[in-house]
Amino acid sequence: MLPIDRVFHALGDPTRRAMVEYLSAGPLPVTRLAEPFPMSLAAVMQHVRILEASGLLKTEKTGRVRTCRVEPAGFAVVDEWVRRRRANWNTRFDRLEGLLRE
Amino acid sequence: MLPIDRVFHALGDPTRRAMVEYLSAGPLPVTRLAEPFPMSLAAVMQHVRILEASGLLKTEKTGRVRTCRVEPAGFAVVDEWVRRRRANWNTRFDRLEGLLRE
DNA sequence: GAAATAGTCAAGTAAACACTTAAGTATTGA
DNA sequence: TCAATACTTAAGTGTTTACTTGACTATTTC
Repeated sequence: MLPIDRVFHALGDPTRRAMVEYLSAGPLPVTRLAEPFPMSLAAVMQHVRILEASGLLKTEKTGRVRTCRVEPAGFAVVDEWVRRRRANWNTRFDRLEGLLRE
Repeated sequence: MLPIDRVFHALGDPTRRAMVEYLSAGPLPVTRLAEPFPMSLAAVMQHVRILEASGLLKTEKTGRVRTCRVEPAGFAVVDEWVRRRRANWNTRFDRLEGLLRE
């Protein structure tokens, strides 16, 4: 699975997006991050792992506490993809292109 | 399902993202759009419907041909979400915030 | 050192998802 | 008008996903 696939897949789930939103306000331990979510800690951890694997989050364990923080670089992937699409449809003359494609 | 959920869910699938990429170069009929994908037309149509429901695409049927085109407004949703996250983590002093949150 | 805390691991489950095939409709071209 | 084209609809299928529960480990705290 490509990195970009992992990022978009990770953000495709509303729970994970909400987690990113919570963490955008600052780092939190898993247990604190889990508080607003009506699910088990184990489930939250599974989401955290997916977000981490995608590069949107980084986690670090000190003692028994694992702290999660947002990784800005992960978002650049999304940003750049959108930017590229826009570059495409802005840089051409719709009418002409449409005709040429037939 | 919220509009933003629909957009991110739609982009969470690699096939659908690829379709958006193809259509970024200009509008195409469903059959033409389907060409590069190793799956049935029916499957492609299902993806098109999901993309359309999310607001990333618009389609128009003239005669027996349904033409698909990218809808720039759909991407603004993604863009703005990323922008908001960034606004959060840029507008604060990480150290201080981290301490205050305990 | 015993009990509470914070996370980890593994196995299971129900629902959602990405397809398929097959039959059907509307439009176009010869 | 007949056949080909371009979808459309519906029903079915295997896989992935988002969870659960329960048992376990490591770290603090009292």
